[in-house]
Amino acid sequence: MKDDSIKIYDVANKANVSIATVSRVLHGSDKVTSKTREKVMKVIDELGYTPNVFAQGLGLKTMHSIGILVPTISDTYMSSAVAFLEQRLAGNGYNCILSNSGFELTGKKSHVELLLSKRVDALILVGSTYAGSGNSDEETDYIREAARQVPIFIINGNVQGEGIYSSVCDDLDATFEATDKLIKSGYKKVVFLTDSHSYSANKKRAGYEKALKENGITLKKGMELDVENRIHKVRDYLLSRKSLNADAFIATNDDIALGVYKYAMERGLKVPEDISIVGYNNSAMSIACEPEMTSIDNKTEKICNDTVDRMISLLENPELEIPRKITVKCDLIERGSTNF
Amino acid sequence: MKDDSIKIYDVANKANVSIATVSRVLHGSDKVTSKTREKVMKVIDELGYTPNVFAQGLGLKTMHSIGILVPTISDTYMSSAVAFLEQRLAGNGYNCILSNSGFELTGKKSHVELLLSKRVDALILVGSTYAGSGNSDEETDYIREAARQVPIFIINGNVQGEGIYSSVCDDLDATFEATDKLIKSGYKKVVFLTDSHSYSANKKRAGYEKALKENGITLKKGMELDVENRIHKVRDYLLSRKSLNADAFIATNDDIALGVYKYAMERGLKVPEDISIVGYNNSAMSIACEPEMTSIDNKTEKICNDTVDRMISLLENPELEIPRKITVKCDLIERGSTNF
DNA sequence: TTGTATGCGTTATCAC
DNA sequence: GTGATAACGCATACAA
Repeated sequence: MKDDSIKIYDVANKANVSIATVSRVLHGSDKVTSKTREKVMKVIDELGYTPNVFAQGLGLKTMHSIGILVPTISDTYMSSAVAFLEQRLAGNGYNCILSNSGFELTGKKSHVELLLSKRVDALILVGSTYAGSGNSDEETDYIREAARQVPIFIINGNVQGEGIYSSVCDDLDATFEATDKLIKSGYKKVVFLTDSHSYSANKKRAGYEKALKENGITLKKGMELDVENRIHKVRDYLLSRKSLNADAFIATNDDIALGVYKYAMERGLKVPEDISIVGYNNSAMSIACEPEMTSIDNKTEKICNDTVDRMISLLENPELEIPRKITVKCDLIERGSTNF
Repeated sequence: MKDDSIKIYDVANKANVSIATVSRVLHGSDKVTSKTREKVMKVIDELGYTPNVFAQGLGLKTMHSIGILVPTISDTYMSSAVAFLEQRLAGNGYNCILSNSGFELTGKKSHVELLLSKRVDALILVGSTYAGSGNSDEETDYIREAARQVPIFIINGNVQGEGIYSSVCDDLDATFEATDKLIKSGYKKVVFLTDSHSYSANKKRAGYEKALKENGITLKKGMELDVENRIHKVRDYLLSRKSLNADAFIATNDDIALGVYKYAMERGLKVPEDISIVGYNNSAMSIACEPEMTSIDNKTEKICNDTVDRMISLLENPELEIPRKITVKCDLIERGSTNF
């Protein structure tokens, strides 16, 4: 509001030094007498001086801010990821500019542009939606384009390209193991439910199909279902299908799994006696129902922390190499919705 | 990374105009011939010029960014609020710097400082935790202090002071009505559950007590319970209590309500036949269980939109007065967990 | 309508 | 070690 802001000149004057010295003290330069350092520090404290970040940015070409892009923050997975990211970034002196891009390509493009125009030091894209389906490069060209300006880190997605760093979990293995476990436990028809054809959804599907194959089961129509990512939509969709007769479900997120749960309740099917359900993400939603939802934990915290750590390393020590892609192992969290 | 960045000078040169003209075009000044405007625009497009926001900020003293502070973004209420805020802010050309302060006063103070040091145009504090308990001014002095630098908007909380704007819902009325409805429906012992003594929690408590009083019920020990905001903690706490014999519960958020639900399941109590439960926030969690949770909708979207609108108005037309406090009416969303 | 010159608050490169 | 001073890239008052 008011412009009573104190400048580096004011500090310099009051401390009887030049602004250069103040600047040095501010940045912990070693060529300053501890005596003058203290003197300056004292004045800074007295005046409550805070450097003007715009001017700093102009000189340093950075404001130590990281752009974080999510399709929508109002999603338990995204919001928990952002929580982890922000905390670790703050611990390293970086702040985050958050933006919701939606799931459409045009939105993603424009929001990436927007964040770049803010001169962020790096970009973090949260969610496999940014990796596209993996079928066509067109879907991810905008990321490669952007990566020419700043390094880009993708949480839970993989995109090839210079300056693009990925963090994923082994969705294929995890889904394979869960499906395999269901089959080996005697379930006759395990249905796979997903709401997208993103990089990570495709991995999960592959894991599911691999488990079928290895157990000598042929994939038939109606075993892989595309649904909308809304609890009630999933429920209603399942209710509307004639001959489902499945005894187990594996879903690509917990909300979809809850839709199955709702379907079971509506049909009077007992969980897990009549049908078993496996969710994904091990989100807060997975413990809301009763019995609670068995879910695959995709290690958001670890992925986020590793991502930030690599990023900081890259930004502060560009000469050090950092891995282009890291993969973490998922955990199957068994709860009441399955009877393995 | 590389510093091949194009400057306003480059545009000016190529377009054979001065940088002043380019700047005018950039800001849609009306004192530019449509002819030169087009010429400049064309060059800007060709060169892919983007103004340096740091230099802009230095001159304009703003980067059009708003600081958003939440205790933690990994909470369905906060994350949905931030989603609404970010969207509307983006629509007005503002971006948000997000920060998680935690619930401790020291964290709140330091994060407010931090956001102010980023020279944000305004600050939005999300959640009644920032309003303190309303008992002592000390808890909120740091807000008044900060408000001397930039306007501060509080979502779901009220703090008095110059430059501080509040948006709240009528928690007292809503809780009163829900409690009253339970009592009038014949419930003998309605228990109130909360995890905090924040401004909004206190309003809810007051509404509860008002309903008791108006129905001639005296508040006894064990009718107002303090719990931790974790589903399982709430469940275990209730299970551990000897003589609860309550037949209805009203909780200050949906997670706590779900804890009650879990307690009921564990005890073999039927919802809503044996006990009724009312949650708060009408969050995604409220439709996860079965029967689904009746919940008080505190109109997050409306509050957020109104807040941003007032903020934009204040920032762009400071001469226009905006209300210091707005109150919106909650909705009781009736679902299966109650039997009114 | 357009151009020129100065200021914005730091950082960094020189001299001293 | 410390101090002048030139960038940094843009906005704008003032001239033209």
